[in-house]
Amino acid sequence: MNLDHTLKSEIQAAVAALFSQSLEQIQIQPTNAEFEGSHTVVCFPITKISKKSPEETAKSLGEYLQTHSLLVDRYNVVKGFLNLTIKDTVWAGVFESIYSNPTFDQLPPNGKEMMVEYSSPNTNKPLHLGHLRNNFLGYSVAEIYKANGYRVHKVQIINDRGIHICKSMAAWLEFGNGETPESSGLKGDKLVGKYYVEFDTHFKAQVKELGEKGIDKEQAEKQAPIMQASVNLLQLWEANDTKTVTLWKTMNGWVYSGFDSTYKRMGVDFEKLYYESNTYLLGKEEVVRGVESGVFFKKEDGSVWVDLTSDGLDQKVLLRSDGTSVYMTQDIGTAILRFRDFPKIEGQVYTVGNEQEYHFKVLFLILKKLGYAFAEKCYHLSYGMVDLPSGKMKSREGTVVDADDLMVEMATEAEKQTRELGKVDEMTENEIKQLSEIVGLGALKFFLLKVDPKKRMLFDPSESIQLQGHTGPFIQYTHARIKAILRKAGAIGVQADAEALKNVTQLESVERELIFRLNNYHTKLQEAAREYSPAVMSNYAYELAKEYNQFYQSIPIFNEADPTKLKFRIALSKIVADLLKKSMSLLGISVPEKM
RNA sequence: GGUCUCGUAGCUCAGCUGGAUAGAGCAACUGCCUUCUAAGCAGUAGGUCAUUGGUUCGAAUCCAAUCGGGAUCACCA
Repeated sequence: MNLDHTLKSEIQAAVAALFSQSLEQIQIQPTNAEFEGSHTVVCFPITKISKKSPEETAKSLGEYLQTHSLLVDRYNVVKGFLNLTIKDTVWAGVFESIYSNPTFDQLPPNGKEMMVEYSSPNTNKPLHLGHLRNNFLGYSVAEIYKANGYRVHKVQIINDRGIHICKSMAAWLEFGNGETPESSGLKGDKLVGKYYVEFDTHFKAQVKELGEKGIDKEQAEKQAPIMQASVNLLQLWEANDTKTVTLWKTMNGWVYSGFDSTYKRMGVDFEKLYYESNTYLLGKEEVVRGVESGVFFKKEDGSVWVDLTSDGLDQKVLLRSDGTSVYMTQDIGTAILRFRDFPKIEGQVYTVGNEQEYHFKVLFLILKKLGYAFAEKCYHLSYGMVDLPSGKMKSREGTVVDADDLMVEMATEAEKQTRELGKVDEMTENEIKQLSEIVGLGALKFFLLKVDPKKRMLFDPSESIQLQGHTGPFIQYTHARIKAILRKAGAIGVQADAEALKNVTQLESVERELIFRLNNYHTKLQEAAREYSPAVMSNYAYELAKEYNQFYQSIPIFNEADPTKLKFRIALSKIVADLLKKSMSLLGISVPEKM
């Protein structure tokens, strides 16, 4: 039974019967905690057809429902608000149907497919805090869509070619002395990142030196020897020079193996990887076709442009005058390739920071102009930057928070707190390590996902490492706590069963609230998908855990003499644990059995 | 300058498809472990929802302007 739908149609029927006019829009909201009841009908809009004051309207409606409704037990009226109290037997019925549904935690398959792109780093430096937000977000949105019944393809585009890679290569050739991850003991991405920094240092010094010789800055930047070496490598790469391509493959390989271990620790995965080096040629062909069909135009110098001024945007370059491709070119190719590979997808989500909003606006417009209907199915999941208390993260100023380091720190802090709390007495060293990893990573993921993705957020290290309050570990703890209860119930032979639930006639208010919250799960799941917002699920999990803890503290479960009530409370605990686990898994967070 | 975006408690954030006295967490202060895990619970204190105007029976929520922060407008990615 769907409580909310049934209640709504009952109210509609009541309105029709009382005021001899039907009303489509009935505004129902959760009742404020200070009043009795769970559902509140806002009666102001109904006064238009009732021709009575809001109070009188509410009162007559409440009176009618009390006698005619199968759901409503009592009512009270505060100003124009009709607060309804649902019968406990109805709540018990709602819970029984949740309990008896083994797949309540997700919606049935809807036969639709969806693609989510996330991560998509450059291959010249290691992943940092910003990538963490990106990865956790993309992964979570994909999981949320899965739970909504979609088949989801997780992909990423790897920006494996271009001048940025060549900078690391040039620096390595000049200063590397053949250093490898094996010889240096450095993770592959860290090693390549080191040479990217190396490039920058020498580049700056060379520019300065040239500047002192009276060469202006723009010229100096072009003439700097290390920059010329990089440009030279890019040209060799494009000409398919064997030596250069081999080096490129080797250094990218180092980066990929470094990324792989970081992804593994983060707990994210991908179904298919796209490489820019494979898609940019398709993009170029497409641009050439666009020129032929008149969608784009060519300037005298040979560069190709699209004119978006009639759409309120600017002109945008698509091919340089030397014929090489730009960022936009490869994105056109990638999009086309993806819809070829997965023709059934109904949506393509790009998890990319909000500084690229303009880029995606342009990209989608171009695809539309090229006649691709799938342009309508593309969505830029634009998220805000992560700031540090010291301000913006800047790699050049060394204020970047490294992803690997941060994950280690979180686990270390979790371990420290676990030991301080004296939780380790019955655990092996190995179990302590595992738990610390789950808790530390849970804290980090929850911290990054509880904020509305669209908003810029502040990452305060001391706060992110908090394990109390509005945090992941709070929810993990609640789950572990319930598991302890279920273990005890099993040990003393108490078994929850659906049959017993049918005999429940009376509930405590905390129990009603818990059922209300459980009943709300599907709505939240849909909202999270519609808004592309893991924050919806993280807030849901938090509120559910908070409410369970209130229940836990106010009702000692095993003191209950009535076997029906005891079984009900065990069943309720079990379902809460299951949904906490599922909600957290949608955020990519695991929950421990003990902590 | 154009466009977009954000501004809610000391701090970090919910709430925004208009509804009741604006909610959490952290930090501060009080209580609660001989009873299921105190990473918990109960409580105190903390607000001109940036400002001004408009729409409305009703505005943190919608509209406009102003102030303040940020992003973006490259033959960079």
